[in-house]
Amino acid sequence: MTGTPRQRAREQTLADITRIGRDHLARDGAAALSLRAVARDLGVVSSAVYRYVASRDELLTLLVVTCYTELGDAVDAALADTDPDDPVARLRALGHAVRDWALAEPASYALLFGSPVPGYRAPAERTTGPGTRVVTALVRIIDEAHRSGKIVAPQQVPISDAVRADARRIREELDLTLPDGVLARGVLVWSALFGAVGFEVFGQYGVDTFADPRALFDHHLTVLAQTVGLVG
Amino acid sequence: MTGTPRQRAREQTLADITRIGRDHLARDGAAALSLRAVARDLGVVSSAVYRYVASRDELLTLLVVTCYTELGDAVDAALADTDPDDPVARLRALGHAVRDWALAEPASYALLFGSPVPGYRAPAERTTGPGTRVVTALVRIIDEAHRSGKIVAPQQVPISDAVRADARRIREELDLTLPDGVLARGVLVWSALFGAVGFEVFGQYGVDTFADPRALFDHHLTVLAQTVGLVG
DNA sequence: TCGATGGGGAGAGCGGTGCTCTCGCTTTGA
DNA sequence: TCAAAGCGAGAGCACCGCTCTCCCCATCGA
Repeated sequence: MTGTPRQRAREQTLADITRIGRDHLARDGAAALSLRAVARDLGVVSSAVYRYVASRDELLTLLVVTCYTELGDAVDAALADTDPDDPVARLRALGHAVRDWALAEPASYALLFGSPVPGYRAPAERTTGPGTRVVTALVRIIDEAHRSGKIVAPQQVPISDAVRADARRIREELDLTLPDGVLARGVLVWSALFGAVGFEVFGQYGVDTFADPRALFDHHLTVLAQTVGLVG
Repeated sequence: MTGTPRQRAREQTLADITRIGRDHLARDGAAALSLRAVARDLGVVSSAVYRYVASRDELLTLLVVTCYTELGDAVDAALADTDPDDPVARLRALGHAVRDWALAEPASYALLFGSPVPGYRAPAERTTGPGTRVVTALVRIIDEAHRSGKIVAPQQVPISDAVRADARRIREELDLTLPDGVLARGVLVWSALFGAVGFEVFGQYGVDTFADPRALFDHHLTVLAQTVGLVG
């Protein structure tokens, strides 16, 4: 209850627009998101919406931030329920949280991790923060496991100087202890995780190829934990 | 030079429409593909295009088939240049072929492996054939390696009965020799491969995170080859 | 208390979209 | 030769993003 009545009304309307946009996103997908349809549901003429949102792209940005935040919250909540000293369990919880959210909100997942919406470029200054929560959580799980000796050095593979330099920078920026090889494998685990989720959400497996996709994904998580050298 | 002049003209026009559609796809993305814009480039009024293509969705399907075929051809060409007895080299060639094609044709990659276009569902009877060429090639590489003893049994992880049943069916359908565990890991390698490519194409890594993405991808391929138990 | 300011909704309008329909012209094939 | 079929043009419908003007009225300073 802060600000003038007019300010509060404005915030309320903006929240309504975001909520209705979220509904339309879930129903029709990001590329079909229509400011005019949002205005109709809001009970207002289309030009009125432009008092609150500069353009369709800005509404998309609002939704991107909302979705990243929701996914990040879902992952954090899942991790809060796990044993802090069991990195494998935490990795599994993170993976299933991402998958569960993606299957519950496929259009939102598509907005964040699918094809870019034509003509729309998410502004980095507003989306990188909430957009990096999952990968940050993932890398922290691996790093904490490494600090407490729960990572066995994986089989050595050649790593180029460029990748080593990137790894060094990432290690410093995020204050990590992971050696280059584990960090590089962590990036693989990250993209593999979203690759598996994306295949399922986007229907790449086909309709009846796997009877229990969750079990398949769970298997993948086990293998990915091995890949990065995690032990119970 | 078969058929009546009218038939040949029709085929030519249809080919022109597909070509122009492909250009627009590369420039603006699938969701922005416009039949009217294609008609303009074709030098014809929009309704005339409907003599050749029933709807925008059918044009999308034409493009999906074209793109799958192109990707499949690219993979086949890359594999033709490798030693048939070196499964690791073949896996790497397949991976780089997919990545190279995806980076060269990001919008086409997005059409095939990104978010579904709103309101559009690819008809399975026309797209599953060309759409399964890559995964078929991948699984054949692994199976041939297994037949010639170039796969070491990976560390055992629990596999659910449902996944084992699916593995058995896939093994029979594709006439494979792979045990359940290797087949399941092959599926992981498949989705991980496209996950890594998708992250790069869709900009999930951020702009300056990795100076040499190809080197990172190459590292991933090495690890993925290990994951499935491939040895030199 | 009065009046200027400015927020905000309504409406018209522009150029774009997918798609349908009708109207003619032309090619085809019996 | 002549009906049938193919095909392009054009008008039209309902939708889209976005801009502009008009006008009401809540807000705020004098």
